[in-house]
Amino acid sequence: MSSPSSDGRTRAVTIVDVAKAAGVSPSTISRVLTGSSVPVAERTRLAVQEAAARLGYRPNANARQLVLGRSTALGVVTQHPASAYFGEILAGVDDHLRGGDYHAIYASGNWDPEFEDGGALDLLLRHRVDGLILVGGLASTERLEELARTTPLIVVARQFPGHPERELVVDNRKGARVATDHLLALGHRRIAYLRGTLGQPDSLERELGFRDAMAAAGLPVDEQLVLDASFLRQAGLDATERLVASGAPFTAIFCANDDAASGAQLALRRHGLTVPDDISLVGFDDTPEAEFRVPPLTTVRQPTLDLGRAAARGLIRLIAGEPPDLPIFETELVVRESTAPPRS
Amino acid sequence: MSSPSSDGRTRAVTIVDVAKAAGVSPSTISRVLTGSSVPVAERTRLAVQEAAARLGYRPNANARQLVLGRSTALGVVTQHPASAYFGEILAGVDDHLRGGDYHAIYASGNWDPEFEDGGALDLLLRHRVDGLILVGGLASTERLEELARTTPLIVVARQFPGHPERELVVDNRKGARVATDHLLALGHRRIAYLRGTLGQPDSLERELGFRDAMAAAGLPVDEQLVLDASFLRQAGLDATERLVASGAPFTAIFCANDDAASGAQLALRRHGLTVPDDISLVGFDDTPEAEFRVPPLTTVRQPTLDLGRAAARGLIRLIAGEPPDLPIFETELVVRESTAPPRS
DNA sequence: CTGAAAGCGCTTACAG
DNA sequence: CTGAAAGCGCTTACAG
Repeated sequence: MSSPSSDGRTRAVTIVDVAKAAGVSPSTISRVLTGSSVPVAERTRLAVQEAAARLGYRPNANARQLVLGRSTALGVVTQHPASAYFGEILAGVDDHLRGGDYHAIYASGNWDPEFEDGGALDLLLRHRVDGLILVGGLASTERLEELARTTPLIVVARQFPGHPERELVVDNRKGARVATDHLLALGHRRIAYLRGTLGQPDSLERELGFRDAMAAAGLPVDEQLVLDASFLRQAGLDATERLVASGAPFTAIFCANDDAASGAQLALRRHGLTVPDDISLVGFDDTPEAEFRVPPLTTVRQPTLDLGRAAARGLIRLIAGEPPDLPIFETELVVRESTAPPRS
Repeated sequence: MSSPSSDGRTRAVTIVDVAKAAGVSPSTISRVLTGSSVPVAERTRLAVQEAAARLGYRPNANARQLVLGRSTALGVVTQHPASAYFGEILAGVDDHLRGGDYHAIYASGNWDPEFEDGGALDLLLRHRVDGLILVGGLASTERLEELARTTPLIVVARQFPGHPERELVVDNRKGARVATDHLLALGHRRIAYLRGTLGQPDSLERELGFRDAMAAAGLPVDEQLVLDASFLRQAGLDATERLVASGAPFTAIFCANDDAASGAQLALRRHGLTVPDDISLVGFDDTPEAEFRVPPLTTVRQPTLDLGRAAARGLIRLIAGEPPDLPIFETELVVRESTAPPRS
């Protein structure tokens, strides 16, 4: 497998090792193993394959990048890979790549522009990834332009002004509007809204959708019922505590994402309020958890797995010099058991 | 930043580009940028830094691996990165690495031995990672031995017979025993157990812990109350459906993990059974979700974030030729609101 | 203090 | 059909 070296460990098998074992030159080893179109005698080919297998030879990917000028690696920058949302997107990317020529390398930006640029992107670019998928993040449009000049680039869940063909977004505004319409149709009038992270585009769009629906129904938005909850469970809980403490009446809460909704539900329980009997609850995303909440959560489904798959597919097309041809994804309201007509 | 090439894209800036811009040799560029101990004149140093910054130079990590024989990359193999458990471990690894010399590359084995070996490990080894962390997985002990011969290796959440110093495990058996004891102390006698993935070591250990506690209490285990649930939400739901359908009486369910517990809770609800009034429920892992279940789930906490951190730290020590010095992690019973004395 | 040279592990025209 | 040679982008003894 490998030859002993001074510190007891072993160095990796190289093409020269295989060449010696098979009694041919490194050139020939390379031709056989890369499936070159240059013909190789059948018995030579067999001898090479046997030697490579016996020694457990694995071509050094770094050396290949150098000579080929391509790494077959795609860089993916997410913000918080441990969250269900980003995790699903990564799973989608992986799924599309499975069995193909490319593989993904991940790096996390943690919603921190410093870290995203200096940490995640820098790492990926040093590795000379063949293309880049940015999921969310706070890089400026100028930075994106600059990146796109060197590296094929697709952005997911964020805008890339001037490059609609490289954007993979869902219509958050419409999704939020449909969700709010659902509550309205049930008869709710005093609907609270828990915002996502301030300044984050998805967050903004969803709030606009909520306001669209209220306006279309001729209802004023009571600003007392609009609170910040940063897309986090704990923040959803805290915001709901404030909401209840404020004494302002409400019969439903629409949350900017499912995580915040789970926090909201727990806060309601702390005050003896049950979903949906006392208060209706709607989330956004349809994380794997939503379906298994008790009661199952009514929410707006984002096709996260498909977003990941489509991003990978589009990026590979872009690398090949083709138009990325990104599909448009619709959100879908999934009505489950956390919504009902208001009590009174 | 980079020079134009035929296809409109641009090739990356090399050390030669910087050398020309600064009017010195590549050797000098390298010395300045790597912080070599060889002295460099102050004004030369400044000129180099200025040129490198102006051109946006990023050393090619692949070329460096080749010449240095080290990649500063650690390979991490998980099974299902989108799950909360693996996601948290990755977050822990990332957290420890932040700001240091190493970075992580992930690949997923998907609980599939073929894929784990041919896909994930092969990829990582081709990239010549400096070390390997395997989280879970189904690689044989012989395979691990073979890997460890070439590459520093730490395993998390699985055994490595003969190499206890490279194993990072929590005491699943004891954790499960303590959880069962908790139910016993509340007065439960007919306790159902939902197993994890068959053949998986954590799963086995937890079942043993359950049986230990029952035996110590002098209680027989009713095999009708032991069902398979593969660590998945849906499987937990299905198993609980079967349990209820069987008609066998029970007052509590202990689940091999939190995901299965959330499925179990939903199945109970479908039959009009409430947690904890009708049935007590205990999980395992303490995923971020557990605390925000309604009611909050009593569970056995595994310090997943710390596992990830410790694995990264241990691997770096191992690479440096030091003993990995892995800490021992204890599980901890977190009593929340899903458990109560049995009804009758 | 600085540059020319060699070499890391590969691939691929170029000869034969 | 096969091998020797050059080169990808770096780093580091070796000279000066």
